[in-house]
Amino acid sequence: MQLKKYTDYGLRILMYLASFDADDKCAEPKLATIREICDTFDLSANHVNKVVHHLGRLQLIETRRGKNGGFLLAKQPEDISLAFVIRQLEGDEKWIECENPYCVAMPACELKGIVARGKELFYDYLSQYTLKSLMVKAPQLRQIFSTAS
Amino acid sequence: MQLKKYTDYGLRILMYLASFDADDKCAEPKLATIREICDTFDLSANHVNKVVHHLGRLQLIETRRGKNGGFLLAKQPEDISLAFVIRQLEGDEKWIECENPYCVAMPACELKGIVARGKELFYDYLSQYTLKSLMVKAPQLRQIFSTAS
DNA sequence: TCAAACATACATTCATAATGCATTTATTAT
DNA sequence: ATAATAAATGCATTATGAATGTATGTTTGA
Repeated sequence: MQLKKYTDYGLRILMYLASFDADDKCAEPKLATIREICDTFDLSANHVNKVVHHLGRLQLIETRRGKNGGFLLAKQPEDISLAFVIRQLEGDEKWIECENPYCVAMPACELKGIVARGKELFYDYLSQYTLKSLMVKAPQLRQIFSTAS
Repeated sequence: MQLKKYTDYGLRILMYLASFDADDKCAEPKLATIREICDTFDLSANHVNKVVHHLGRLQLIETRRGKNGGFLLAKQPEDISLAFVIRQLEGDEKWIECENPYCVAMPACELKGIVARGKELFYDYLSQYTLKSLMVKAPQLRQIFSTAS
């Protein structure tokens, strides 16, 4: 019972982008690259590659191919819900499985509903927060990210 | 992000025991055996073996070795919290991991706290329910269990 | 047209949950 | 006492899926 690293990496990437976004609203926004993310967080390029692609498909970031390409947030940090990000990256599966292997108790089982509602509570709670909520220490984050690599 | 089958099996076992417990308060309580559980739910004896042992160590069930041995609930169903059972069987690990691989953002990261609180909310919710909450359809469960295998 | 950057597909490794197997220990009926 | 039964324990194996690695394609700007 733990979030996948995949999801974790996705959140790190978004935090990275948001920290620069908070920097300067007027200037042409900085593009990040996969290489840059990997250097900063010391992660595998391939895995980051996939997560970035996924974030792009989710329209959370805008990706640009080619020379001087890269990616940036596609929306304002306050419009990116943590619940959405985690649900999508994590995959929205049931937290308890009655079918595999099949449980004979299923027709009379109260458990699956209870766990399902608990899961929804978790996501409801997360939906109070956005990427902006993670930016309360943006200057410190920027400092960390610029020093790292 | 899913409960382990191990945890699931543990809950099934407890439900099985509780369904009989609800049956007849006065009679010497029926003992279940691992074999019986395996037959009923069509599970591997070895895995069930381990879960039963674990439930015993947690003092949720009382196990008896030897001929005519088996196990039964060690407390009333209303005193067995689903939050406790799941937390224990699942292992009480963090839902997000900052150390592996280490995340440079950690000193300025709001995320870990948010996820941790969400996790606690999940368990707080579960702590409203006990094994007794799973017995609202006890007669039907008994019927299922007696027919199965 | 070259180089940089993401896109995509497939293969491989790794972690760990899920099983399997064998043996030991405790208990009780005979 | 002894045999049978049931949990306890330890170790080995398999299965699953996440996490990586490798390779190549595609787009784009200089």
